[in-house]
Amino acid sequence: MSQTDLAAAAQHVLGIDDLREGQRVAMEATMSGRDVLAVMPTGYGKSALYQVPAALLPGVTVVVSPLLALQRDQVAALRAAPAAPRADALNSTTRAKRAEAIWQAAEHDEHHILFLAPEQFANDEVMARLAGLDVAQFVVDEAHCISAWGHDFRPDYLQVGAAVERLGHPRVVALTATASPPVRDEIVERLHLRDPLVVVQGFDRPNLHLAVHRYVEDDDRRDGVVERVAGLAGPGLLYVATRKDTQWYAAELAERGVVALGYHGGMRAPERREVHERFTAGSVDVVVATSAFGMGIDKADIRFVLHAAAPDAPDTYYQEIGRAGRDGEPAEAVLCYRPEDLGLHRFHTGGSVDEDALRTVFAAVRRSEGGIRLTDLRRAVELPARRVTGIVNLLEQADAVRVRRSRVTARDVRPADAVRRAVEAAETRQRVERSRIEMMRGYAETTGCRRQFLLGYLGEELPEPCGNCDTCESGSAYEQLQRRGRDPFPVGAHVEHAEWGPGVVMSTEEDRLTVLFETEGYRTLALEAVQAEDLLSLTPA
DNA sequence: CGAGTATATGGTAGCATATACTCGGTGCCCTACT
Repeated sequence: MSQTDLAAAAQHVLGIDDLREGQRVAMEATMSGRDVLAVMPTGYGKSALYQVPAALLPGVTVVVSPLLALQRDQVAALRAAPAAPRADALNSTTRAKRAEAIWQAAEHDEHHILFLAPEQFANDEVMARLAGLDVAQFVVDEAHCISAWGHDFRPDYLQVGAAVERLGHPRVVALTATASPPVRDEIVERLHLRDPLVVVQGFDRPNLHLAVHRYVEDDDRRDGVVERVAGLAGPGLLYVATRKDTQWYAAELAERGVVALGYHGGMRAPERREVHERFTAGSVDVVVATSAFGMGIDKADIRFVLHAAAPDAPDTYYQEIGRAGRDGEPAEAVLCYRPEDLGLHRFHTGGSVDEDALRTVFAAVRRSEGGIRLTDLRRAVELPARRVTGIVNLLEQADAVRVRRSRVTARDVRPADAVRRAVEAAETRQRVERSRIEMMRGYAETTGCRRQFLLGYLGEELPEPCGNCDTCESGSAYEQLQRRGRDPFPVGAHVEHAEWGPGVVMSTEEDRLTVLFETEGYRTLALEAVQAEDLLSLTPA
């Protein structure tokens, strides 16, 4: 497929006048049958990556998308496009008659786009219908959810790769706006991508001004947050840690004449929709929200994103502040931080694994001849469906079971070993999650350039301090740079630690460096100790 | 892990301090009720 053909198709199908380089490269790979992982900022035009090929490749485009509201928006956008294929979303709210009509259309249309939540793949009937379709491409939107949600919150995300296999591995397109290198690796692994083309567009958003304010007492922080928000020009977002705080801050702001509305996952759908709509329409100054607010927000003129507490990881933080200043005009990203904020996230990473449940599930899989369907397994062990999926995920990571063609089969492993290895897998995961929390502390407490820290975390090196963050303005970013001198272990270097094994240097400061270890996650080491005790050695990439 | 609330203790009056307990974030799906 030539460049001009693709450009012409983009114009015809979606009315896009100019294809960007990253879009073109990714689409060409898709057209030639290659798997693609695209990491591109919101607003770059990620959706076109699958929508143009969907109109060119005969067959069905299956799109996995995390939120039903998001799916509805995308279907509406496609229906409004000049010549896009028919698009439908299929989920638990779809009535049987309508679902049948959609399946029929997907079977007979020359081109069709079908949106599904990952949970749909756990439904045998849906899988059977999908297997009967001619699937041209398999798209995973918001692909970072695999890593962020797959392990606990929505375990069906980790079974999407099995669905890809079940459908004969059509070309896969994975899309996300934010993914650090280890998250990219995890997406590639979990979706079973084969020699994918990985397209990463620059993350830097130079118009975002970055700042952190540190507090000792909670009351002072609360006062500080309210003062700052009241003093900033909206529209803006205030992210808080708990549902209760959405109400508290919204009330405090209202007292100061700020039109502020709370938003969290426990609110009723119509209320949530109303907040969303009023914010988009511009009749609200500030939305005070938990992490529930965000995906699918398409508002270019958000002037600030202020956090009243540190989120659980730099990944989350970058995603959330990235909603500000999409119009390219100056915008503020402010973090009001207390070290105690991180305790909540440590709690959320959970305690010990239920070994009894692991044993029960593994025993049930072992008893079955030639494997057992996930549906039947859920029925057999009398545990909540989601727990069973989570446990199967762990056993799969422990190489104790395998999932093929919707069936779970036991490998030749002693039950005690299966349980032990699954517990180890869970503990490794927990260590990595906790190390991400520590990286959030690293961002909040660094005296170096904040943007260099964040971009470095996301795998993009910024050679000079940015000049548009608080540490650059105070001069500490430059002081640190001068004192540091030549790095014995530069950012990006592959290293080996005596105890923790192989890793990659993520960031360096004057007296310490942070390394991402494969099994330990992020660890910060004192440079003095590293050199005195010869803890690290450089290894070839 | 940490904040907030409820109950217990200590020493003889209400009140300060100690200890115990609870709760905290993201969304699918499906079932049982109105």
